[in-house]
Amino acid sequence: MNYDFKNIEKKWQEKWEKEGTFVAENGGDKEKYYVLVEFPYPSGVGLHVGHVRSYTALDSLARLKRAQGYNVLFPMGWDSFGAPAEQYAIKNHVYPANMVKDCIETFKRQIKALGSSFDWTREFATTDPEYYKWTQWQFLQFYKAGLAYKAEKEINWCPNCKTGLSNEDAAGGVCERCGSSTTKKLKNQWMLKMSSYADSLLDGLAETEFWDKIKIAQINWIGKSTGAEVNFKMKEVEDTLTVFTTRCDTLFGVTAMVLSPEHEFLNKYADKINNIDEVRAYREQTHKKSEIERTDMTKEKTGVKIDGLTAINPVNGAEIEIWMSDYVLASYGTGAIMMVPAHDDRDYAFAKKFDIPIVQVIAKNFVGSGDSTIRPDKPFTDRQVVIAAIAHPTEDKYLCVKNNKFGWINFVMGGIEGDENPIEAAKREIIEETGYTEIEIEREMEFVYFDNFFARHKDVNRHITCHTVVGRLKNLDAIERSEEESELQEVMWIDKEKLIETLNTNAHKYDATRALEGDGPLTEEGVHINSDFLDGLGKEEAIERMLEFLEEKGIGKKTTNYRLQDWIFSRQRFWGEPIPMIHCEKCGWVPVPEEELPLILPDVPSYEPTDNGESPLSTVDEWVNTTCPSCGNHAVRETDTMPNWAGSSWYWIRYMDPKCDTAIANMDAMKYWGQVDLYNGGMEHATRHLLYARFWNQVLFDNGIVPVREPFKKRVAHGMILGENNEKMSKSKGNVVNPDDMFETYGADALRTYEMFIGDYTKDAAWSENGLKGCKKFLDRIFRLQTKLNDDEEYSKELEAMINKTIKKVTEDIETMNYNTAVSALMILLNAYDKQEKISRKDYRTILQLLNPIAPHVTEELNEICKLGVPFTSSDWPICDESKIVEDTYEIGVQVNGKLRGSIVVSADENENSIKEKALANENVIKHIEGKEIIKTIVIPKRIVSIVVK
RNA sequence: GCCCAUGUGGCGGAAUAGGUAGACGCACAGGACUUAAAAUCCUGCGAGCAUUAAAACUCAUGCCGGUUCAAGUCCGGCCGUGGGCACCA
Repeated sequence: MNYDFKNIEKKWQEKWEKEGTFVAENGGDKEKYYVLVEFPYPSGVGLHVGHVRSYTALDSLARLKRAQGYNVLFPMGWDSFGAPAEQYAIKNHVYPANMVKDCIETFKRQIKALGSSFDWTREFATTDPEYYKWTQWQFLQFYKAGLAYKAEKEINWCPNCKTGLSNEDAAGGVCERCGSSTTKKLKNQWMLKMSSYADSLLDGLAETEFWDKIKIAQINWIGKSTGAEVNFKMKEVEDTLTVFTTRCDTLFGVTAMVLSPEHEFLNKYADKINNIDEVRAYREQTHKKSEIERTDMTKEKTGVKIDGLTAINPVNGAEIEIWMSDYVLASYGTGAIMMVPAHDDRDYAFAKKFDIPIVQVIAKNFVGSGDSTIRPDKPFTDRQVVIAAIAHPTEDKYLCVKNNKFGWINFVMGGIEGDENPIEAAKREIIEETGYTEIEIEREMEFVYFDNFFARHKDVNRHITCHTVVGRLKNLDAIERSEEESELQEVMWIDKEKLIETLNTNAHKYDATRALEGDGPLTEEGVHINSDFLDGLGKEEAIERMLEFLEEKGIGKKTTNYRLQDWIFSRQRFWGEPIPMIHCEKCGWVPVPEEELPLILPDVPSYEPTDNGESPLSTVDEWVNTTCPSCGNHAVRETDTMPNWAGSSWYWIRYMDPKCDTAIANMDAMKYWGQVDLYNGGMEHATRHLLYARFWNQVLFDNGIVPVREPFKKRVAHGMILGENNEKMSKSKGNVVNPDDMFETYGADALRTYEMFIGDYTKDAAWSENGLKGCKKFLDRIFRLQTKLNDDEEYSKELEAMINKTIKKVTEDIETMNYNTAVSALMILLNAYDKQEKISRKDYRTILQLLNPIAPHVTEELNEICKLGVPFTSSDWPICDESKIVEDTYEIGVQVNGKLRGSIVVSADENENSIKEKALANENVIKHIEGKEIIKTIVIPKRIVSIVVK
């Protein structure tokens, strides 16, 4: 006996629609609950099974909340501006509005077939003039608040789409829309001052309950970093070059300045630059490169020395050369950096390539421990020491000596005497300590380091400055060592692989690592050297001290920089909201008067992006030409349109009062609904849509337009539904599943149940039609349960505890979005029902009601045909009776020495001794404790008994 | 490179606070019903050892080590996969 899901589902959907079952009222006695799922882009391909997952999940929650007595707002609408409709228009030469209408119809039919409890009376599309009127109005409020401005800026440009992109849309140098590599282009663009909200967006996160990973993504995107601006005087001109640095403590190590190719000095002082042609050529070259090429970190550094300009280091008056390179970004900090090659990877690579001096200002500082811990009661001595990492002439081994008294194994080391250099000292020490004479020193390592320890053999504390040399023996020719030396230490060859573990101190291990891996910048922490008043200080202290110095001398100040930049708000596209601004020769930019909104998007002869980089709207003369609202003279309209993100930056507000024609929404309505309680959307929107929407809302709040600062209380993200082959569904891979086919074959309830059961809601999951079949089978079994009904109106005794447990589990699981275990709990309950001869009417009604949020149609139908009660849409949610789920006996395991050896049945009120006795009496447990001494017995009530024997 | 996830049977995945690992489902195998198939129902199902059968035993949550009476869960170190950011000074 299978059920006729097609007619049942249709019947209930029509009933809900006709009766307005899910229409939400603004106001009333009930507590409000606002559930929002991101509205879809209605594309031509129709609903994706991924939509089904999130819509069903939030629908289940909405249904549960209603049954729990909340006034639930669960709306749906359409984000219908954007690329696909425009592509369609370009291809077919038709105005996109009709196509959008068709797509919306398809989507709506499919979403309705899913049986979602959306309040359709609040539906709208972002392309509705009544809606975008208010999008435009809000833009004007941004403008009036000084938060929208037009500026000539280097922007991200997609050569394929022929439009500018925001930084968010061009992340990683790739166009979000088409995947082409973007370039930079100088263009006049409308910008929104999002950067001035950077701190506010950061702080606001604390008020939300977003998932940590979403918060982290936003924090990273905003990219706050604290440091200092430092002004370098110029030698040739009366000007200062300002740089941003997070490490002002390394100022004594600055050996060059690097300007970004776009830096203003290159134009400003063109006449002072002797190689200006070379400079310009480099800049040209940079501009031709795509963003990806330019930021490829594996490529070699390039750059040009600016001949004719020199900077003065403010801390020591040193003259510093100035370079330009594309590794310095114009868009971050001041577009110029101070170069500290000794302690920065990029600067190091640049300095090595162009032979720029390297000055070490930080040294690693090792401190001995254990036997070599500094002893305050002993004197301190300073020494210059050389350490020699010497390789075997033919094998992969290194020369070491073992101290016979203490057992230490180290490289050959010794003090540098008189005016010896480290290399001479190393040779002398090697001969003395090992007798080997044919020594070839290859190089001295770039950086020195400190080691501090108590030297037991000399009974003093030592602070040594270590110079490291690397070399190899030419052959094993050796002289006889002194008797004293032979007694003191033994010569050893240590395998390269064993070196690190064998060497005695961290300092020697550090030497070995450097000797083996080669030179590189020292980016780890240490203490300052060669830095005058900073010498001996650690990082934090030195930064603080330097900041004081800079501020005192007026040559720098503490500042903060953000990765987040202003929002590039112009698009040279057709299918978007026209930006309601007019340009007048005399008055400049003048807003379109508010009473003239909406500024309707006109039809154009061609929808294609133009080759000159202007919006297609610029070709409609009668629309472009207008009069200035301010002076009445001839003026022209802005022809750029808004980005796709504009319409989605306030849509949740409109749902609160979608028909309002005097404001974006009535204030009372906005106050009533307040924040969105739960907002669900894809992880891909965690940094873009979500950041834009929060920014937009904060601006509205600051201007008194909305009553809450943070629009969303909690943000969650669903995982993707992948194809059966575990890859993203796509036409080209042939793994797309069409929800319509699933409705047809298995029904909406089965599809809903399956997608809730498929796995962790927050993780990606691969589609499996067999899994769907299994869920259909589950619903069939639920349906067949009706044949077991008796006339009882109370729970069956045998099932009562389990039913109450399931009520608890399902309620909690839906509230916490653990849908898969909710379905599983219902399956377990069904299995229990099936083992019964008969079930009561209340048994049946409860399992149906618990399943109702997930499979609403079949459960309502069964409830009706079996006359079990009023529809679930007007019933209260069942409450778990805790007193019924207390079990009187339970089974627990018994472990012996941590291994499970048996299990015993105990009653709930049994005391510890009795449980212990039972455990010790267990046959198999006896086998394992026989003849052994029981050391202790641990009884954890309701969990386990653990016996330890010897 | 940095940040965030994540790693459990043939598969999707369970396992509230460290407490009987593998719930539930799929697939598979055997059986019942049937002329037969489908559907349905019953049984089994991590690996090994063993086997007449069962019990028992050993090993198992990416790898190595640690804490603990007890580790999928906690700590340290690796490895793999996925995602985000990335010449951000």
